[in-house]
Amino acid sequence: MSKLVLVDGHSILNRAFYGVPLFTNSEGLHTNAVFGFLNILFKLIDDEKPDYLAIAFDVHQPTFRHEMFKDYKGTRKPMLPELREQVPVIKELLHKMNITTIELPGFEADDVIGTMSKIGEDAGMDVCVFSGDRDLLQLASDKVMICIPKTKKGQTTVEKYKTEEVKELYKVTPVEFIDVKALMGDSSDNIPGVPGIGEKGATNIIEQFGSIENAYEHAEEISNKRNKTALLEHYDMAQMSKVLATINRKSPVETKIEDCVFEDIYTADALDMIKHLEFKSMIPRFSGVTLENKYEDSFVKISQPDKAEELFNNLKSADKIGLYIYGNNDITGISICKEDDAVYFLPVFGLITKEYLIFHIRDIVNSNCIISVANIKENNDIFNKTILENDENSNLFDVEIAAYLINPLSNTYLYDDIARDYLGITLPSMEEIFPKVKKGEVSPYEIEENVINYCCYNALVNYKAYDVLKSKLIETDMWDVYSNIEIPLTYALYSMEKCGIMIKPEELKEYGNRLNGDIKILEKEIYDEAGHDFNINSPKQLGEILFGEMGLPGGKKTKTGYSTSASVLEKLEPEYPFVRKILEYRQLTKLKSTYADGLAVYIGDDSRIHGKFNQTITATGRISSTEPNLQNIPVRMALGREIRKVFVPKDDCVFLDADYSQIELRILAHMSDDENLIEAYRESKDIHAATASLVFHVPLDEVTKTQRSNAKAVNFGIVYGISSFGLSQDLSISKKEAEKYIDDYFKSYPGIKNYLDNSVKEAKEKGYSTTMFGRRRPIPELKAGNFMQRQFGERVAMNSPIQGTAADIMKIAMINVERELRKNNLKSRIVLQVHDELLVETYKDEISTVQDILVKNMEGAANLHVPLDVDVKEGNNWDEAH
DNA sequence: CCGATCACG
DNA sequence: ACGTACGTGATCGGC
Repeated sequence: MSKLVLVDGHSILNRAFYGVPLFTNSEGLHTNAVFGFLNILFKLIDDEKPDYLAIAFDVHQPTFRHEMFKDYKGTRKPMLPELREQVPVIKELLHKMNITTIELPGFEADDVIGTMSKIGEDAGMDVCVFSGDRDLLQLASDKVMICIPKTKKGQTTVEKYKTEEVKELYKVTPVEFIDVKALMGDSSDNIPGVPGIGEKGATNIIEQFGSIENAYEHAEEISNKRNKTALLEHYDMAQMSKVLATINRKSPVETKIEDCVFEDIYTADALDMIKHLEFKSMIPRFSGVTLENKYEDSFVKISQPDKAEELFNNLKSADKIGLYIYGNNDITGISICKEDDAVYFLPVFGLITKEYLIFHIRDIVNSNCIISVANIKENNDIFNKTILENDENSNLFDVEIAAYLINPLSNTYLYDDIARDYLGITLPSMEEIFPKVKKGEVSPYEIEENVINYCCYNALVNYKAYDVLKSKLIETDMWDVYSNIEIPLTYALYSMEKCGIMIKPEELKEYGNRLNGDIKILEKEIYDEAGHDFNINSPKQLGEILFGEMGLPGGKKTKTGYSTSASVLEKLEPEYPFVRKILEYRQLTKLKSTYADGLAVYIGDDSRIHGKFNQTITATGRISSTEPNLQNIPVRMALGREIRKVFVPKDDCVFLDADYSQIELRILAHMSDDENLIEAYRESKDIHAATASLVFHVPLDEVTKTQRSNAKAVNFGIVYGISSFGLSQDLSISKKEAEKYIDDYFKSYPGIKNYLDNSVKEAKEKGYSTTMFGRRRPIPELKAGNFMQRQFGERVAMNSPIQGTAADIMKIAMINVERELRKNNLKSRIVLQVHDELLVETYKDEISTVQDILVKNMEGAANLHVPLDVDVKEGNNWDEAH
């Protein structure tokens, strides 16, 4: 059966325009809507495979179904110039693609589509109608499907409606839907509707009577009194609205369905235009031969031992290869790229054993050949390198780390991302190579051709990206950060992950049980207070109970309802002591689910947790911790801190915990060169008290507790990129007072004010900020038109050099500690890093040596104008040592 | 799959 | 007039 697809051109273009961020080609022509339109069009073509395709456009924008109602009420918003200029562009492109467009003077695109769909339906065709809004739902039938594309997070999904789906959603048939719309009205379509009848009422009436006319005749039976009088009083209005709402299915369209044959759309003319528009990712589609196939043709599978032997022999003379190792924990195959058009896949099979492949990989690792891979840390079980063998001459290159340094804001650094961003080529993503399994089909991961392509793309990109990424690192002055910090660090992180940290599982379990008892008690007390059971963990339900049923005051916030955050509840606590129970309940359930239960899942057979330490996540250069997050284990509250007692050293060991004292403020002192702050640190003053003394103009020994803690909050605020509002929130004071604090702070430390202003200025000029060691963070927000975003960018510009430099210093310290431990053949190991803290599982006979190593390397990691102060403590669990 | 909440630095 | 402190990750409920 043949299929006819009809598209509402303006409505899709409109949707594309608002769904895709504004951008232009190099001539300054806006192209985002055209781009989005094409993406929807391609999805439509791939999914529906039309035999006939036509795209209908309104002749004028805005247009109205009936001239006489033109000025009925208001007018449509005029089209933005950025969108208007794209209308002729898409029409020209469609013309070049041999796609039929229809414009009918005096009629809307809706009418054209209504007419064409009727003709197609009557001819027994399957019809699909694509539109950005729901106006066309009345056309739905068992043969006509209305499709509404939605762009979410770059992915377009399509909602599809036939008769059944319309009934399900609106409780009326598509034809009845006209009457619903006529009753309720639609301001965007200038349909007045009946005043007093809304969506609910309209649906009820039509559900019961089937049409406006029938409802009018049986008006006495309308149960809702308001609706009844409204309909009787405004029946003329309802009838007029119905005329307006009805799509004309007999308009004088001259185009015949046969004129809309869908074929030969990827023409040479269209390709030229795509190039002119600079839609690089679409070029493959238009040039007929896809780039993918070009590469896939050069992927070679090697499964014969003699061929494998020959390949490895050949590699002895190579000076650079791209490598990809396939398999989760167990290697099941590898890909090697040694030239642009020579990519090999070697599955583990027969005589080509895992051991054989590992042997040869290590052989290359130990040669001078550069091996470009995507994640050294994840593959180091095979490379088997330690930090001692890795300096700036390392022959292992990590494209993921390189790409992260160049743009730390990206979410993923997968082969297709790198190919797109640095090689200018579009490759199929992992999801495209391994599409979601359909029921009863063989898993795409078991189809060897998919696996070969996936592995070879990885190896190919690793190979080709090496030169580009290395030049970029050198260009951006980040080669030092890359080779002296990140690459050695990756081995330190590998060592930490491999080592893991020991947990006492029984004690963790007991802790969980203890919490559970208390939770049950609190739960009951809360239900009693509320009068009934509900889900305390649901902010929605909790909000309704507190502010609705129980009538607690104020408390409005957030889009979805009442805010029930701790800061809101704490304000209520003095007057309503019962909310304390909610806060306690929250605390306990958090501890139970995230920590007691959450951590238990990760304990391995060796009684240790081997969490991941991620190197390519944060914008500032910090390390992140996942599966589980070991960097947010409770410490501030006594009950939470208990958890740290189950983190223990193994036999014959203790924990040494070393942390930097106020590293960020010291970095601020150094970078700003502020005399007062530097002097305070050089004289080992209590820095918060010293700040209080300066800001509040009191002698150092007369600073009160409150003054000191306020000054501490200001110090934090400065590091975060101070704002008077933020500070006022933190200290629960007025914005005015906060402003005064900040003002006085800057008067006390003029060097800091100067430095922060300069940080912002420099970041604005360059588009990024830089740490002491040259690490960069782009700040696109500084160029934003939106005031708030720009303000955010300014705070980021103040904070990231500080936070980033602290991260750099800690990384350097870790590298040097790790090196010295290994160089001296010590068995003690770093097990955790928590931003300014290192936890070392230390053998008892190595305690004093390790302590010295920690202090020396952490304090000596950077040479600042103020001393770096490190505090080391010893303990038999993490709590004791901290 | 997103937003709210809360744990850490 | 707006509506905000910087950087993370896990869990939960609800759409």
